[in-house]
Amino acid sequence: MLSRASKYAILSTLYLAEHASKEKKMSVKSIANSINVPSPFLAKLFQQLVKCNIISSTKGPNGGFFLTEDNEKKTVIDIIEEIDGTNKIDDCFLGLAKCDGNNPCPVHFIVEPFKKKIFGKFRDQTIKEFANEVEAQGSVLFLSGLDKKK
Amino acid sequence: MLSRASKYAILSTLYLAEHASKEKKMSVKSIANSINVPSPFLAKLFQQLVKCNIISSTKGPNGGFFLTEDNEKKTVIDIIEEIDGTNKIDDCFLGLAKCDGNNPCPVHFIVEPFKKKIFGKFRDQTIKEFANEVEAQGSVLFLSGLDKKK
DNA sequence: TTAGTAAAAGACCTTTTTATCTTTTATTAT
DNA sequence: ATAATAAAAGATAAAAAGGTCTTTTACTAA
Ligand code: FES
Ligand code: FES
Repeated sequence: MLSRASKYAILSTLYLAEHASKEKKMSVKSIANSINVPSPFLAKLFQQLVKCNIISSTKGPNGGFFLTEDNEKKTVIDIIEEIDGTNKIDDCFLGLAKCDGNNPCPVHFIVEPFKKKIFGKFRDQTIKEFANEVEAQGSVLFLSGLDKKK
Repeated sequence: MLSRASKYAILSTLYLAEHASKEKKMSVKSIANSINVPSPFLAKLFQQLVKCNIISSTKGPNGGFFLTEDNEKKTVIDIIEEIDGTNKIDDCFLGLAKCDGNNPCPVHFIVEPFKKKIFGKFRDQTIKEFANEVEAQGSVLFLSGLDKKK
């Protein structure tokens, strides 16, 4: 449903929203370590996110990544669409060309309400709002024990 | 969440359950055409499904694929686990090592009820029961090809 | 018994995804 | 200025997923 790349991007953008600021920029390495993601890969993803104005960066000493107020208004859907090129959340769970109640696959009526809910959340909440909620809930953002192989 | 391979396998096994029998075996080609899937690829998948006794086959004229009563008792989960090697339905939506209410990712409490529901269906219904339901509901079993309608 | 049929087996190929490495450019503190 | 720092850029590579092709084996009907 989501590529690893977009999962990395979502988690680390939320991480930035929670821990970085214009005054306290963060390096790829520190973020990559914090959420346990391969740092050269994350660096590539961040380049892309900077280019499309989802996150911001400055080079040099005390440089790093952070979010502007403008960045904070982006959504998780923006991240997914940028990184994956398309939003696969809306795809049919069993691979039909179109997820559609008029032409439902055998699990459509189980899948559809879930997709509506998660898509709604990803579209209607800004990164800032999302990050605030994450902080309040004490949700986990790091892939600490992620099995890279298995 | 599911690989294309397992989607193909699920749809075509349901198709077999609905349209084939010991008296009316079906060739890979006819099934591949019906659900619009690359036939050499489906052939490979079918080999695997035969080996682990999820579907059955005989060679030669009037040969082809079909389900025995034994086959009909298998579940969609059996197919997924055989083809994907693991059941990725249970994975965390955002990639955490473990989907777990004690260590929830930011969307865990939205995702979890859905996973419970779909996993339950795939585990507790036999292929036969599933296929009967599909038939009763008139659900669609074929892939992108049918988009030609419009 | 033989010709035709259809699956089994396995080698091979392509594309996409994931990941790493090296060089260059921008920034800043000294 | 310059040395240190950190991102940008881009080349490369490894792995996984998706897909094709050819040969062999088993079966059946004429
Ligand atoms: S048609 Fe398959 S999930 Fe909607
Ligand atoms: S922890 Fe992420 S979906 Fe359950």
